[in-house]
Order: sequence, then C-alpha cells, then structure tokens
Amino acid sequence: MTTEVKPNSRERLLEAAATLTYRDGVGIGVDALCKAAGVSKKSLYQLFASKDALLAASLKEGAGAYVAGLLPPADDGRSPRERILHVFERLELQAGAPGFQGCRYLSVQIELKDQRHPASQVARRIKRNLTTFFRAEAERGGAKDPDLLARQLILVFDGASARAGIGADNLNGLVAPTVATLLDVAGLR
Amino acid sequence: MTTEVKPNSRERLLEAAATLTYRDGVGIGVDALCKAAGVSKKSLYQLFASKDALLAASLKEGAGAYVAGLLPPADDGRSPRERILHVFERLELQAGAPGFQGCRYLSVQIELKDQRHPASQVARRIKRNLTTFFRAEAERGGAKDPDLLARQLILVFDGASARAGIGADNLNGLVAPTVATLLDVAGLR
DNA sequence: ACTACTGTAAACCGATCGGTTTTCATTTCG
DNA sequence: CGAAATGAAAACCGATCGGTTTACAGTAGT
Repeated sequence: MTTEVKPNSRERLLEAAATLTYRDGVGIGVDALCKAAGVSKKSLYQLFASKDALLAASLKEGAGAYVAGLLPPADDGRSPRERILHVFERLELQAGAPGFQGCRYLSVQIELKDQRHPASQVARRIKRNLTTFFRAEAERGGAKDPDLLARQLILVFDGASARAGIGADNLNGLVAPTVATLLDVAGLR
Repeated sequence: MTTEVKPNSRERLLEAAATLTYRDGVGIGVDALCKAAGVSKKSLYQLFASKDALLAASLKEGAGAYVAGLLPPADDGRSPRERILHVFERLELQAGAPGFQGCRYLSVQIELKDQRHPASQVARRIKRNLTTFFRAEAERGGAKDPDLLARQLILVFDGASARAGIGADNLNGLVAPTVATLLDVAGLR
C-alpha cells in the first residue's frame, strides 16, 4: 500500500489549500488554511517556504489526480476521436457537480495575473500537458492540422469550463456537438 | 458636446477602478484607487456606497465603450456571418495589444466567485448582451439552431479571450478558422 | 524519570485591508 | 472681505494580511 490512512500535516495542508483556494480564491488567508488543515502556522512554515510555495505545491501534487480523472486510460482500445471526446464527457460531468467553479488551473492563472508566480507556472505546465494529449491524439487520428485541432480543443475546454464555472452555461448539448464538429472538419473519423 | 474636457472625481474614480482592477485584480485596495484617481477616500465614499459599488459602477459604465469597440455598427450592410466574424477580429486585435489580460468581465466573475456580488451581476448582464447579439445574427443568418450557435460563439469568445489573457495562446490563425467552421456547420453562408 | 524532540495554540510583528473622521487649504459666493 | 462649501491629506478604527516567535503539552528514546 502506498496510500496513507492517516494523512500527515503536509498532506492535510495541501488538501486544505486545494479545497479553500478553489472555493474562495487564492486570496484566502494562511490562518484559514491552517485552521482547516488542523496545523499550526509554525508547521506550515517549516514544511513550505511561503504561502505561494504551498499553493504551487498543492496545484502540482493535485495534478496527477486531476488529469487521471480527465484523461482516458493510456492505450485503451479506443480511437483518438473517442479518447478526445472522453475528456469532454468528463468535463461535462464535473461541470454538473455541485461546487464546480471551473478549471482550477485556469482560475489560478487569472486570479494571480502574474505569469511568473510559481503557482501560475505550475498551472501552465498542467494545461500544456492537456494540450499535448490533444495534439498527440489529433496526430494519431490523422488530423489535417494536428496543432490547430489541439489548440481548438483546449480553447473549447477552457471556454466551456470557464462558462460553466461562472454559472453562465450548463454545457448541456453544447460541448459534445461542438467538439464533434471540430473533429469532423479536422478529418478525425 | 457630451464629453467632459475635465473629468470630475466620479469619472476619475471609475477610470482608475477600471484600469487598476483589470491590471491587478479586484483585490486592489481603495487607497491605491484613490491615489491613482487623485481623489480622497472621503470623496470616494460620498460618491459610492462601498468599494464593491464603485467596482460595479465602473464595469457598468465602461460597458458601453466595451461593446461598441467589439460589435459592428448597427445595420451596417454586412451579412450576419461578417458581423459575427467582426467581433472575433476585434477580439484578436485586443488580444495582441500589450497589457491584454483577457475579458475583464469574465475575469471579474472568476475572481469574485460569488455570483451575487453586484459587480458579478453587472458582468453577467454584459456577457448576456453579447450572447444576445450572436443569437440575433445567427437567427438572421438562417442558422439551423441559433441558440446552439450563439452558445458556441460565446464559448469560443470566452475561451479565446481567457487563453490569450493568460498568455497561453496568441490566437493567430486560431479564432477565425474555428468560428468559420462553426458558422459553416450551422449553415450560415 | 529525565532529556530531546515534535507540533499546536497563541501572542506578536509590521503592513495593509475597507471604511470613517478630522484637519486644513482652497474655492465659491454673498 | 468674510462665510460657507468643497475636497485632498492624513490620522484613525478594528480587522486581517503573510510571517515569526514564544510557550507549552505530548511523546519518544534512553
């Protein structure tokens, strides 16, 4: 077993940071984070150099579960088209869940403004990974212009997630046909 | 003439709020706003009930210029397709300008989280206006499903503006073909 | 039992938050 | 000229910010 039954202070802080910054924004105070984690500020600053470092670490260590919940398993038998659509099905599912506020990585970048902020850099890397997945599947599926298709898909992903996050759209009947259209035109059968 | 040569305190505050909250986020302090506007806090709180009210008013009164800079003039001779594409051309232009941080109305809603915040409600209304424009042009152009097309267009608009705003994409060669594809499939000649 | 360590709780630091009030120089007007 | 109104500057308020430090309870190792 690699999983801990009893999360340590570090893990509880990462979890609290993930939960509270997603719900309340990156402006959340360290007092609130420590309280939610049941950890003293002293311990926080022994484990992390700063609040920014905690935030960046929280994003980074949550990335694995995030992409795992979004991407299809590697080398399942399905076609690139199906594998791409899988991602958007998962997004639509997430968007319907209570408490959904949009893609946390996009939100963090928008809230922080500063692109050089460590958490912003982590977020950018994760987004780039998703784009890379799209681009690989596009190429594998024989898309006319894999780069263009990948950019279109991540654009739709971020747009859909943002609009659902602010409650402007519930995505019902929107994402699947839009993605299908882009895949069709790109020649992804 | 309706334009003032000498902006009064109220206008300077609205302008400062627009500039600074866009650049630094809604977390900007009232001291900084007052300093930038050259207005005392006393005057601020005579003119506006709260910082939130100032922010909401700033968004609301900037909306006219915003949509005017985005939408084509009413009843120019052009086709719905051209009029829709016009909006995305303007967006691409904005995105290339220095200091572009994405659509301010989307950013405000993401930063505030709370949908009931007065500024968030103003932002939502403005976005709805843009969607209404898309939907009207879609219908006028004979789109198969005007509602769907309008939702697709605003999704692309927000996605493109967000991704350009965080520096993840420069939109070159992306937005126009994507929108064109959606218009084609919707039957908008 | 004694020491050494761990980590929580809480005091504390200077800075800043949103917001109110006081001060005072300037302008406006009778 | 003198009174009233305006508005900027800044002090002030309690609260909170990110971050440090102290104090102390618990627990291990010997």
